[in-house]
Amino acid sequence: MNPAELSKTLADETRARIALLVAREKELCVCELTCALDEIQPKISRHLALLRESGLLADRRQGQWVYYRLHPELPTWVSEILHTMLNANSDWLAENCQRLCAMADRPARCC
Amino acid sequence: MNPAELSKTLADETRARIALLVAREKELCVCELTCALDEIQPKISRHLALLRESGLLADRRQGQWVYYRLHPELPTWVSEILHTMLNANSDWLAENCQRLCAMADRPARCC
DNA sequence: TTAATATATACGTTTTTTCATATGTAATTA
DNA sequence: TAATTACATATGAAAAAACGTATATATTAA
Repeated sequence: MNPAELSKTLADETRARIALLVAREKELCVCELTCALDEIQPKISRHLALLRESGLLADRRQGQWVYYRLHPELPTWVSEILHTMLNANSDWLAENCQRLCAMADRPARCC
Repeated sequence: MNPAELSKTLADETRARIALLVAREKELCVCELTCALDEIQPKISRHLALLRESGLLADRRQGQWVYYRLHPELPTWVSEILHTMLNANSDWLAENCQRLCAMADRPARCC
Protein backbone atom coordinates (compact mmCIF):
# COMPACT_ATOMS: atom_id res chain seq x y z
CA MET A 1 0.00 0.00 0.00
CA ASN A 2 1.44 3.36 -1.05
CA PRO A 3 -0.11 6.85 -1.19
CA ALA A 4 -1.35 6.47 -4.77
CA GLU A 5 -2.90 3.06 -4.10
CA LEU A 6 -4.63 4.25 -0.95
CA SER A 7 -5.95 7.29 -2.79
CA LYS A 8 -7.26 5.18 -5.67
CA THR A 9 -9.03 2.95 -3.18
CA LEU A 10 -10.82 5.97 -1.70
CA ALA A 11 -11.25 7.86 -4.99
CA ASP A 12 -14.93 7.11 -5.34
CA GLU A 13 -17.58 8.74 -3.25
CA THR A 14 -19.28 5.44 -2.41
CA ARG A 15 -16.02 3.83 -1.32
CA ALA A 16 -14.86 6.84 0.68
CA ARG A 17 -18.16 6.93 2.55
CA ILE A 18 -18.07 3.19 3.23
CA ALA A 19 -14.50 3.34 4.53
CA LEU A 20 -15.21 6.22 6.90
CA LEU A 21 -18.49 4.77 8.12
CA VAL A 22 -16.76 1.49 8.89
CA ALA A 23 -13.93 3.35 10.63
CA ARG A 24 -16.53 5.14 12.72
CA GLU A 25 -18.81 2.22 13.52
CA LYS A 26 -16.07 -0.43 13.86
CA GLU A 27 -18.14 -3.03 12.03
CA LEU A 28 -21.02 -2.87 9.57
CA CYS A 29 -22.75 -5.44 7.42
CA VAL A 30 -23.68 -5.05 3.77
CA CYS A 31 -27.32 -4.32 4.40
CA GLU A 32 -26.46 -1.58 6.92
CA LEU A 33 -24.16 0.06 4.39
CA THR A 34 -26.74 -0.31 1.65
CA CYS A 35 -29.21 1.52 3.86
CA ALA A 36 -26.79 4.18 5.14
CA LEU A 37 -25.70 5.06 1.61
CA ASP A 38 -29.12 4.62 0.04
CA GLU A 39 -27.71 2.65 -2.88
CA ILE A 40 -28.57 -0.68 -4.46
CA GLN A 41 -26.92 -3.75 -2.99
CA PRO A 42 -24.81 -4.88 -5.98
CA LYS A 43 -23.22 -1.46 -6.11
CA ILE A 44 -22.29 -1.63 -2.43
CA SER A 45 -21.00 -5.20 -2.77
CA ARG A 46 -18.85 -4.34 -5.75
CA HIS A 47 -17.23 -1.43 -3.93
CA LEU A 48 -16.79 -3.58 -0.82
CA ALA A 49 -14.99 -6.16 -2.94
CA LEU A 50 -12.58 -3.46 -4.11
CA LEU A 51 -12.00 -2.25 -0.55
CA ARG A 52 -11.37 -5.83 0.55
CA GLU A 53 -9.01 -6.59 -2.35
CA SER A 54 -7.05 -3.42 -1.65
CA GLY A 55 -6.46 -4.64 1.91
CA LEU A 56 -8.32 -1.76 3.51
CA LEU A 57 -11.22 -3.81 4.86
CA ALA A 58 -11.54 -7.31 6.25
CA ASP A 59 -14.76 -9.30 6.32
CA ARG A 60 -16.29 -12.09 8.37
CA ARG A 61 -19.49 -13.99 7.89
CA GLN A 62 -21.86 -14.40 10.82
CA GLY A 63 -24.94 -16.34 9.81
CA GLN A 64 -26.59 -14.65 6.88
CA TRP A 65 -24.62 -11.50 7.31
CA VAL A 66 -21.17 -10.46 6.24
CA TYR A 67 -19.56 -7.82 8.45
CA TYR A 68 -16.83 -5.50 7.28
CA ARG A 69 -14.25 -3.82 9.49
CA LEU A 70 -10.97 -1.98 8.94
CA HIS A 71 -8.33 -4.57 8.23
CA PRO A 72 -6.62 -5.29 11.57
CA GLU A 73 -3.14 -5.13 10.04
CA LEU A 74 -3.55 -1.78 8.37
CA PRO A 75 -0.31 0.23 8.36
CA THR A 76 -0.35 2.91 11.04
CA TRP A 77 -0.20 5.78 8.55
CA VAL A 78 -3.27 4.44 6.75
CA SER A 79 -5.44 4.28 9.85
CA GLU A 80 -4.14 7.69 10.92
CA ILE A 81 -5.29 9.10 7.61
CA LEU A 82 -8.70 7.46 7.87
CA HIS A 83 -9.23 8.87 11.33
CA THR A 84 -8.01 12.31 10.33
CA MET A 85 -10.52 12.26 7.48
CA LEU A 86 -13.26 11.03 9.75
CA ASN A 87 -12.70 13.61 12.50
CA ALA A 88 -12.59 16.54 10.10
CA ASN A 89 -15.54 15.52 7.95
CA SER A 90 -18.39 14.52 10.21
CA ASP A 91 -20.69 16.92 8.38
CA TRP A 92 -20.00 15.17 5.12
CA LEU A 93 -21.00 11.83 6.68
CA ALA A 94 -23.91 13.14 8.72
CA GLU A 95 -26.71 11.99 6.41
CA ASN A 96 -25.29 8.48 6.19
CA CYS A 97 -25.01 8.25 9.96
CA GLN A 98 -28.58 9.43 10.34
CA ARG A 99 -29.91 6.85 7.91
CA LEU A 100 -27.93 4.17 9.71
CA CYS A 101 -29.35 5.17 13.09
CA ALA A 102 -32.85 5.29 11.70
CA MET A 103 -32.57 1.82 10.16
CA ALA A 104 -35.08 -0.70 11.45
CA ASP A 105 -34.13 -4.26 12.41
CA ARG A 106 -30.38 -3.85 12.31
CA PRO A 107 -28.83 -7.25 12.76
CA ALA A 108 -27.22 -7.81 16.16
CA ARG A 109 -23.57 -8.80 16.07
CA CYS A 110 -21.73 -10.99 18.49
CA CYS A 111 -18.11 -12.34 18.75
CA MET B 1 -12.72 19.60 -0.42
CA ASN B 2 -13.99 16.35 1.07
CA PRO B 3 -12.36 12.94 1.53
CA ALA B 4 -13.51 11.62 -1.86
CA GLU B 5 -12.34 14.74 -3.70
CA LEU B 6 -8.96 14.73 -2.02
CA SER B 7 -8.55 11.04 -2.80
CA LYS B 8 -9.49 11.56 -6.46
CA THR B 9 -6.92 14.34 -6.68
CA LEU B 10 -4.20 11.99 -5.43
CA ALA B 11 -5.49 8.88 -7.21
CA ASP B 12 -2.87 8.89 -9.89
CA GLU B 13 0.72 7.91 -9.31
CA THR B 14 2.10 10.99 -11.06
CA ARG B 15 -0.11 13.35 -9.07
CA ALA B 16 0.54 11.63 -5.74
CA ARG B 17 4.30 11.87 -6.31
CA ILE B 18 4.07 15.52 -7.34
CA ALA B 19 2.00 16.42 -4.29
CA LEU B 20 4.34 14.71 -1.85
CA LEU B 21 7.48 16.07 -3.50
CA VAL B 22 6.06 19.57 -3.31
CA ALA B 23 5.08 19.02 0.33
CA ARG B 24 8.63 17.89 1.02
CA GLU B 25 10.50 20.55 -0.95
CA LYS B 26 8.13 23.44 -0.21
CA GLU B 27 8.35 24.75 -3.76
CA LEU B 28 9.25 23.18 -7.09
CA CYS B 29 9.04 24.37 -10.67
CA VAL B 30 7.72 22.37 -13.60
CA CYS B 31 11.11 21.46 -14.98
CA GLU B 32 12.26 20.18 -11.59
CA LEU B 33 9.20 17.97 -11.33
CA THR B 34 9.62 16.81 -14.92
CA CYS B 35 13.16 15.76 -14.05
CA ALA B 36 12.33 14.21 -10.66
CA LEU B 37 9.54 12.11 -12.13
CA ASP B 38 11.31 11.37 -15.40
CA GLU B 39 8.20 12.14 -17.44
CA ILE B 40 7.49 14.35 -20.42
CA GLN B 41 6.59 17.96 -19.70
CA PRO B 42 3.02 18.05 -21.04
CA LYS B 43 2.14 15.14 -18.81
CA ILE B 44 3.51 16.93 -15.75
CA SER B 45 1.78 20.18 -16.72
CA ARG B 46 -1.55 18.48 -17.24
CA HIS B 47 -1.39 16.86 -13.80
CA LEU B 48 -0.25 20.12 -12.24
CA ALA B 49 -3.29 21.82 -13.75
CA LEU B 50 -5.53 19.25 -12.05
CA LEU B 51 -3.75 19.69 -8.73
CA ARG B 52 -4.13 23.47 -9.05
CA GLU B 53 -7.80 23.28 -10.03
CA SER B 54 -8.53 21.00 -7.10
CA GLY B 55 -7.11 23.64 -4.77
CA LEU B 56 -4.27 21.45 -3.52
CA LEU B 57 -1.48 23.44 -5.11
CA ALA B 58 -0.90 27.13 -5.75
CA ASP B 59 1.44 28.49 -8.38
CA ARG B 60 3.45 31.63 -8.97
CA ARG B 61 5.47 32.70 -11.94
CA GLN B 62 9.01 33.95 -11.43
CA GLY B 63 10.62 34.86 -14.74
CA GLN B 64 10.46 31.92 -17.08
CA TRP B 65 9.58 29.51 -14.33
CA VAL B 66 6.34 28.61 -12.63
CA TYR B 67 6.72 27.38 -9.08
CA TYR B 68 4.18 25.18 -7.36
CA ARG B 69 3.64 24.95 -3.60
CA LEU B 70 0.96 23.53 -1.34
CA HIS B 71 -1.94 25.94 -1.37
CA PRO B 72 -1.48 28.22 1.66
CA GLU B 73 -5.14 27.93 2.66
CA LEU B 74 -5.29 24.16 2.63
CA PRO B 75 -7.60 22.80 5.36
CA THR B 76 -5.61 21.48 8.32
CA TRP B 77 -6.77 17.91 7.85
CA VAL B 78 -5.55 17.92 4.25
CA SER B 79 -2.04 19.04 5.08
CA GLU B 80 -1.97 16.61 7.99
CA ILE B 81 -2.78 13.81 5.60
CA LEU B 82 -0.13 14.90 3.11
CA HIS B 83 2.51 14.99 5.82
CA THR B 84 1.44 11.66 7.25
CA MET B 85 1.78 10.17 3.77
CA LEU B 86 5.13 11.83 3.26
CA ASN B 87 6.64 10.72 6.57
CA ALA B 88 5.58 7.11 6.17
CA ASN B 89 6.53 6.73 2.52
CA SER B 90 9.99 8.17 2.04
CA ASP B 91 11.12 4.94 0.39
CA TRP B 92 8.43 5.24 -2.20
CA LEU B 93 9.65 8.76 -3.07
CA ALA B 94 13.36 8.02 -2.79
CA GLU B 95 14.11 7.71 -6.51
CA ASN B 96 12.33 10.98 -7.27
CA CYS B 97 14.26 12.79 -4.55
CA GLN B 98 17.52 11.39 -5.87
CA ARG B 99 16.83 12.52 -9.41
CA LEU B 100 15.88 15.93 -8.10
CA CYS B 101 19.12 16.25 -6.12
CA ALA B 102 21.14 15.08 -9.09
CA MET B 103 19.52 17.60 -11.42
CA ALA B 104 21.95 20.04 -13.01
CA ASP B 105 21.22 23.78 -13.27
CA ARG B 106 18.21 23.89 -11.00
CA PRO B 107 16.75 27.37 -11.20
CA ALA B 108 17.34 29.49 -8.11
CA ARG B 109 14.22 30.87 -6.46
CA CYS B 110 13.83 34.10 -4.60
CA CYS B 111 10.91 35.90 -2.85
C1' DT C 1 13.53 41.34 -33.63
C1' DT C 2 14.70 36.58 -33.80
C1' DA C 3 15.75 32.43 -31.39
C1' DA C 4 15.55 29.67 -27.45
C1' DT C 5 13.63 28.06 -23.12
C1' DA C 6 9.77 27.12 -19.94
C1' DT C 7 5.17 26.12 -19.55
C1' DA C 8 0.20 25.38 -20.96
C1' DT C 9 -3.39 23.55 -23.60
C1' DA C 10 -6.06 21.31 -27.53
C1' DC C 11 -7.13 17.06 -29.84
C1' DG C 12 -8.17 12.42 -30.86
C1' DT C 13 -7.37 7.89 -29.02
C1' DT C 14 -6.88 4.32 -25.69
C1' DT C 15 -7.48 2.64 -21.17
C1' DT C 16 -9.80 2.47 -16.90
C1' DT C 17 -13.68 2.93 -14.07
C1' DT C 18 -18.39 2.81 -13.03
C1' DC C 19 -22.88 1.43 -13.68
C1' DA C 20 -27.55 -1.17 -13.96
C1' DT C 21 -29.31 -5.45 -14.70
C1' DA C 22 -29.38 -10.21 -14.35
C1' DT C 23 -28.13 -14.15 -12.02
C1' DG C 24 -25.55 -17.18 -8.80
C1' DT C 25 -24.49 -18.88 -3.96
C1' DA C 26 -25.04 -19.36 1.01
C1' DA C 27 -27.68 -19.33 5.10
C1' DT C 28 -32.19 -19.35 7.26
C1' DT C 29 -37.08 -20.05 7.83
C1' DA C 30 -41.46 -22.18 6.86
C1' DT D 1 -37.73 -29.37 0.86
C1' DA D 2 -39.25 -24.93 -0.84
C1' DA D 3 -39.19 -20.13 -0.18
C1' DT D 4 -36.84 -16.17 1.51
C1' DT D 5 -33.13 -13.15 2.83
C1' DA D 6 -28.33 -11.62 2.42
C1' DC D 7 -24.63 -11.17 -0.34
C1' DA D 8 -21.48 -11.81 -4.54
C1' DT D 9 -20.35 -11.72 -9.21
C1' DA D 10 -20.76 -11.69 -14.44
C1' DT D 11 -21.80 -8.90 -18.45
C1' DG D 12 -22.05 -5.36 -21.70
C1' DA D 13 -22.63 -0.48 -22.07
C1' DA D 14 -21.54 4.24 -20.79
C1' DA D 15 -18.69 7.61 -18.72
C1' DA D 16 -14.41 9.30 -17.11
C1' DA D 17 -9.52 9.55 -17.00
C1' DA D 18 -5.02 9.34 -18.96
C1' DC D 19 -2.12 9.43 -22.74
C1' DG D 20 1.16 11.11 -26.76
C1' DT D 21 1.57 14.47 -30.10
C1' DA D 22 1.16 18.88 -31.84
C1' DT D 23 0.98 23.53 -31.00
C1' DA D 24 0.27 27.93 -28.51
C1' DT D 25 1.92 31.45 -25.12
C1' DA D 26 5.18 33.84 -22.14
C1' DT D 27 9.69 35.16 -20.88
C1' DT D 28 14.48 35.78 -21.67
C1' DA D 29 18.70 35.99 -24.45
C1' DA D 30 21.11 37.05 -28.62
